Amino acid sequence: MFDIDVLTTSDMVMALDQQVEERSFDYTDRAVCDLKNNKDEVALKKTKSKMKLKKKERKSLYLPEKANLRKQKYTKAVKNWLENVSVSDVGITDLINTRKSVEIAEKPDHFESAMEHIDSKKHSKKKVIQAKLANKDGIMKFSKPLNTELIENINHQEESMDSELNNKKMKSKFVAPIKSQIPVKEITYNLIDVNENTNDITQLSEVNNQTATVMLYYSNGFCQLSLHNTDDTCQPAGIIVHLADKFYVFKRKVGVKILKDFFKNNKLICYDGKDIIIYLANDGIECTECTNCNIIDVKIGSRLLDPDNPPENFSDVQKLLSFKPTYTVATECNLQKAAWYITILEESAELLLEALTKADLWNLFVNIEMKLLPIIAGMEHNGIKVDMVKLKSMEDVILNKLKEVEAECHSAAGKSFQINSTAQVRAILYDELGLDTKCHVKIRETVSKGAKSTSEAMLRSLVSVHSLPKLILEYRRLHKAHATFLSGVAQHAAHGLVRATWVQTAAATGRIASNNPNLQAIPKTPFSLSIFPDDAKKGGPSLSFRSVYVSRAGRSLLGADFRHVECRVFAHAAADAALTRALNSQDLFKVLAASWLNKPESDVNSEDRERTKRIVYASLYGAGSRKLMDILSISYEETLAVTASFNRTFPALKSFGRSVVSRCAQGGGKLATLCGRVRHFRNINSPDFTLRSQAERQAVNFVVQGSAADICKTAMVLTEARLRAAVPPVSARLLLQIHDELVWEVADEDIKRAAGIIKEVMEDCGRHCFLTIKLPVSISVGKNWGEMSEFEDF
DNA sequence: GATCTGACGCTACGG
DNA sequence: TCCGTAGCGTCA
Repeated sequence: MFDIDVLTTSDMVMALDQQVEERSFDYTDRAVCDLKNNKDEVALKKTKSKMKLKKKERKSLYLPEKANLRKQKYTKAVKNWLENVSVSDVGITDLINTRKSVEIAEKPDHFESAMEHIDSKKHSKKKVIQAKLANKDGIMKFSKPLNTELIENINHQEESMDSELNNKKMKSKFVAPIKSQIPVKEITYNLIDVNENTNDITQLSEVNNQTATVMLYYSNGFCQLSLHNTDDTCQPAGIIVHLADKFYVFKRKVGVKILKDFFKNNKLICYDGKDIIIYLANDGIECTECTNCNIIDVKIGSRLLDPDNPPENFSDVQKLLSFKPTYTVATECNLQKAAWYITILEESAELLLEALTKADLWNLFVNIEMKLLPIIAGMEHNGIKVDMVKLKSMEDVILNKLKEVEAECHSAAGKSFQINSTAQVRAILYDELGLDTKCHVKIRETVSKGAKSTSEAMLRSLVSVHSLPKLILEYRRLHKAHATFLSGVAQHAAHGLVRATWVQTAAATGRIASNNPNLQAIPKTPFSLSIFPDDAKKGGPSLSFRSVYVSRAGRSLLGADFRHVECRVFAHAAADAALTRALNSQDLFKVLAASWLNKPESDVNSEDRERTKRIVYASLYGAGSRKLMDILSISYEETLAVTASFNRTFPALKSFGRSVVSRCAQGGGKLATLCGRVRHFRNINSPDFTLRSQAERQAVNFVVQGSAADICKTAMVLTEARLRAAVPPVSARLLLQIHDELVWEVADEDIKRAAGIIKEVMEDCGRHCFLTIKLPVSISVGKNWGEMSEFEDF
């Protein structure tokens, strides 16, 4: 049985959102995006699409044809629906007018083009709709009209309360029948518009120890649950708090203090808590004030359940929890719709709590992830200061050099070609010059196409035969540096500040990731303008990309670094006595590098050390000899010798791997880290050797990397708590997390105390994660991130 | 014919 | 046939 319900366009979007999109169809509001063409937006869009790609990639691993089918089905459904709608009597012109006003309001610059766009299409009303609704990608192009006021609120008190709003006329409806699978209920939620004067507010500030739900709503009429990739086009317009049977609507900047108290004293359910905290932070509430809040974030919680297929939006969450709303509402008012969303959020939150408890994730969720939430929000809100002048000057240097190298490349090749194109490089190196045959080197093939690879390791092996490979490598390095670390970062800087997005549950292993820009991938070692020391004197000009990031006036950056965390976790988990002993030396990798390269420890430079590090970890996680050869760039025999010596020195490592795998296989593919983070390896018992051994390596890696991530997260939580509790107060703000390194910005006069607290807490935090091995931490201080010096003055 | 998109390849980071 | 992130560029 299907109900026929009567909906407006906006509701149609909403309804489709729930009913069609629920089946994983993905549409975006691109009408607004399409009108934009400034650089930032384009960049944003680009990354957005990449993120989407990622998601699709993941999905397509499991049901590619199914998703495709759904898409087709959807497109067909929309087309059929359009065939049956009589267009003559519906208010399409009104619709268009509404749309127009939106565009005018949002994009005055594009007014002309918007008008044109609409006029040209006015001739055929039906075609407009068809073109817009069922364009070739099946992407919905309408955005919801601006409608956030409480106008159409059927609530009578409201109307009498706000006479001004009452004067506004109800907009004509675009009425269309739609088949609904969910029964529609006639419900009107009790929305209360909170103004500073009403006594609702005093009522609210006295509430204690209750469970409430909070959600942001946006200027374009969406709320956090119905928002699909539109966050770059709109601003949060306010916040809705649901308590008992009432929905309190706080417009922007209204009742900030009340909200603060309310947040502190009650348990809060929300979908994306980070956004809410940042929203409040913009209105003047310090993120740190939220650290004691009792928050249940459904988004993060749901990602813990199955980190390998994280739900991307709320409908994914519903699917994961196998939750289906029992009814929907037919309403014009976005706030009413938002209220309905809040109710379903509450229901799914209950299911989520059950699921988390059942999966033994509750402690992890509450004690680590939820405590971390405000800290992450704080990092995102604070941002880090960038020295734009320095950045520009570095850019100039790199660009000059880049031009030089490009010219040299072209002359070496004898013709002009695109150096960034692997296909062209391949053609020139292997087909035209035939360097691989000259050199008798076997060139590895690329993973999916099986073409000859032009990766760094391959080019390095050709260096002796021709000058071109060297130049190409140099060009790539310079280009990458410029595109990613200079102009790439500059794109995201506003008012000399970079605010990266931190994603708490990005990695399946529990690590935090950063994007736009990715501050975790800024090179650590200074960038020398030439790779090969022979063609430039050593110690030639070099740039440190990290030195672009500076502290604000009167403050310094304070970095705290766990020393080889993963190694230590590994030693703990494998209970390898030899490794544990080796870790007691000052710097493990340096010692190993010295012994493998046969030179005194003092001669080991940072590059050697980094490479040794890679080798150690690679062999820990089961790298093959070929891969090791790539990293080391030494001969096969030497590689074998290294592996052999490694295995001889640390015998417990191999058996540890085996024990993890068997534990995983017995547990049905489930594994847990020290703090109980769970990941599911479906291929652990697969008959396919490739798949199985991959899963085995992942399993070993997860136990260690995931535990290390847990430790770092715990460290963040504990240090922040201690810093806040310090008397007299320490002025310190966390800015960056680079997996094992935390960077604060500390007032100059507080550095000594902050350093003391941080070192103490971090070295102690292994205890909280059931780690028996000790965790040394090194502290460094400096005015910019590139030039930090060891701090020992405790 | 310009523009967009997904797949690929490569390179940074971290361990 | 180390793991796991992000980001840039080319090409069909």
